[in-house]
Amino acid sequence: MTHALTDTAAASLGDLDTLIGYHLRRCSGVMSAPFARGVAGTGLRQVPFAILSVIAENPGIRQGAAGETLGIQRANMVALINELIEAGYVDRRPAEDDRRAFALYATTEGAEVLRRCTRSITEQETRVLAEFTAAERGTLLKLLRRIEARERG
Amino acid sequence: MTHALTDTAAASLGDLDTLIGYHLRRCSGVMSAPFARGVAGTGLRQVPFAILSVIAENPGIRQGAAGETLGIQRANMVALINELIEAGYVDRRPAEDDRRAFALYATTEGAEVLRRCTRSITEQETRVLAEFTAAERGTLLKLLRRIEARERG
DNA sequence: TATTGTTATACTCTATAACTATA
DNA sequence: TATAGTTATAGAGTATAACAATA
Repeated sequence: MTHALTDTAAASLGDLDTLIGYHLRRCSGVMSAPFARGVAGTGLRQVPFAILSVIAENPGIRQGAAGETLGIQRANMVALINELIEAGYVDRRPAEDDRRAFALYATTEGAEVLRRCTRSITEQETRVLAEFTAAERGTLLKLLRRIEARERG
Repeated sequence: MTHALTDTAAASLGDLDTLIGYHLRRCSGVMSAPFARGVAGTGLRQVPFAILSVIAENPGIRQGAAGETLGIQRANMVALINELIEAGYVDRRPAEDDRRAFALYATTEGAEVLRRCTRSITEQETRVLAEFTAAERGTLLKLLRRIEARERG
């Protein structure tokens, strides 16, 4: 046991520590734990959960529009939507004004699961970020939303 | 063309918009574009780049310690380190005091590529975040580092 | 011609279990 | 017995190209 100095201490990141993209990716990984605890037992994952939320909030939304809102490519939406339908969380009906398109709706069960999960995830996030004030969480959210608005950069 | 209302406007996110984990994941995706432009031509990707940075900053660091610093599992480090070695960016030497372990070093080329990429990525990030003041970027970095410190939550 | 959804496919990152050789 | 590195494998998310049906 001769490695006392570097035993538990994390090594230096170097200039990596100044890169916002690195920290965003890392933090995203950290926050996947409270998410997982929040949706435990539902079979939901991060992206399907996000899709369900958008569908519940925008009844009748087209598959492509839901994907655009979340930055998900059309090709990847297909399996994700099928999965939500098979789980009984989403309903798909032919769009009335465009026979190419589908209109999506959250089922009663989907809406209920979504509500429960959203509350639970929020609790878990608040627990992980217990040292953050509400104002700090608000500041963070605002900054992140501004980055998303820069999507085309 | 009857979908004038929802033509380019993003649909509402619902309560998803209040979840920090969602925004972190999304922002991470947004910032992968400036990263990709910054490392273009080097063959580096996000995780190998981060590993190279830690190795360059901590000459002789063990494979496991580098992984711990970045939250990368031992099992996943193997191929990543091999890749960096094959690219000529990293050197691996047997550790002197532990014949199980390897000591890692950035090569001259690795250090140069790292320096160039870091500068270039920083430029690209600054461009994407042009509407952010230096103070705002600093605030964001501080908040993100605090989340990382909560890794076990 | 352009758009909606689709299929096929590949890549990146992450996760777990079981193994080896050293400690 | 514990640790450093390894192998194998699977899951989750993202990316591109090409196609059918409809606009």
